[in-house]
Amino acid sequence: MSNDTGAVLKKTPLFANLTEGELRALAARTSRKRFRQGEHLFAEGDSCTGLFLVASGRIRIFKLSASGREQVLAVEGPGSSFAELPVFDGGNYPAAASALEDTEVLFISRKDFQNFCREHPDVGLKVIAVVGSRLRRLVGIIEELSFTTVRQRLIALILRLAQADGTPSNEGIRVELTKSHQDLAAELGTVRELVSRNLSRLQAEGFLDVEGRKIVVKDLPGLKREQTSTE
Amino acid sequence: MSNDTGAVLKKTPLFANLTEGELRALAARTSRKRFRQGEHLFAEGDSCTGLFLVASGRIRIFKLSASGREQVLAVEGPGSSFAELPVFDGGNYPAAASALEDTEVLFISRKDFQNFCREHPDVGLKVIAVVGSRLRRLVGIIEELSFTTVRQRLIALILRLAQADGTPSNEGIRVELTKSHQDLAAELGTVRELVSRNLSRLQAEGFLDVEGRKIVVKDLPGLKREQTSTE
DNA sequence: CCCTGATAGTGACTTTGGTCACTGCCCCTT
DNA sequence: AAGGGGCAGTGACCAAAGTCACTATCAGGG
Repeated sequence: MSNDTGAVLKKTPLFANLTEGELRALAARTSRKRFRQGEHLFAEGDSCTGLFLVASGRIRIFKLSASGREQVLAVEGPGSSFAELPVFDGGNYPAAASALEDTEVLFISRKDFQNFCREHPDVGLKVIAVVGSRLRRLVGIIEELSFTTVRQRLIALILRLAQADGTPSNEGIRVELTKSHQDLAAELGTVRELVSRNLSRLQAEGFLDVEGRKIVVKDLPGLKREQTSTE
Repeated sequence: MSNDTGAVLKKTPLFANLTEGELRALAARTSRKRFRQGEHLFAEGDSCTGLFLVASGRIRIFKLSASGREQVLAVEGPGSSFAELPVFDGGNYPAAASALEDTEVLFISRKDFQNFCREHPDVGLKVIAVVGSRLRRLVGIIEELSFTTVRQRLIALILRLAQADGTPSNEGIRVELTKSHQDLAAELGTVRELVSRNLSRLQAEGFLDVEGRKIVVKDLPGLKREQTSTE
């Protein structure tokens, strides 16, 4: 059990190069929590109680608008940490978090984490690195929202998926969507209907075959061309 | 001269609580550069050579799209630092920077700054704080782009200006736009024409009086209502 | 086996955003 | 005084985004 916790800690970039002893010390100050799919970890504006690490499953960090629309800022899988920032600057959470699947997380209270950082200065540097990559991703989101259409964002997402976990077949590259259209829409910064429509259209244009949540990319180079054309 | 440099350093949050001696040491490793209005400090993707501090003037950090549109990420005035991140993670600049006015900046090379951070660990913590507030601002931009219309963003901007440096008059609150419509459009993530049109429309609706770059907010509460309605 | 709730597809429509082309204005330079 | 460059306003379009309402499908539970 505690072993398991140690393994998770070791896998997170933040604590990658600590000694066994240090990991054990940290593990002792760690608690575990489970969340069911769709369950809520915290809401935007909640005061920050500590740092989270994903042990298994996936967590969605998102903004919620007054009218109920969501905009995903990040999806964190096993080994990722999140909410590092409010832990440091003492502010509230700038966004909400919910479980995309049944998920297990580790939790370290603000105080414990801050103390740990004081004792291990290089962890502080790691925090900067992690926050830095997060910042780059946010800039990427801004770029997409500001410069591209829903269609282009959807294509970009499919291409990313195809790259990451697509399996080649005789028809093309098979990709599995692991979320509902609703969830995809939240990632793309749009609404369900547009995801549905754009998928249909891409199919009609011959780039894809869509069958439920399975997609076969039939014309990868064509898609790549579409992504950048007439921007 | 060097005195002046010290004063600027003292004013930047990053180095706020250093001793006189430390400031002098840092000032010695600092160089000054001047940029004319519209001049270019660096482009997106340039490799990062060091940290910038604004001494006077204003710097615009922005993304540039393939089609030539710009999206402003931040405007930094005197006392602000920027490009902290690539200095740390060694990556390239994620965005471009240009001078909004004639501007003087201080420059510290990557190596010098990293060494300085190693000698002064609390500067590292400051970096986290600065990067943190930057991250919060980026999240705010994403929220605006994803959830609001150009009209609402424009209203929000005017309200911010009115708050920050509006002067009351008998007609209403006087606000001065310090930039062209083009620049405003880049901040709002849209194009010149929409800024122009929306300003006219707000005037026609009686919320504002526009006269060149001077705006008189006639109906502040009304504007505030408009900002949130029918989101 | 039926009911229910979540998910997806789609037509019709409205609003918003963006493009293009052109005009007018002001200021600076020559 | 004339010309030119940058900036602003606007009409006419067109395309993209979003809304609403409805239907279909499917999985699981009672």
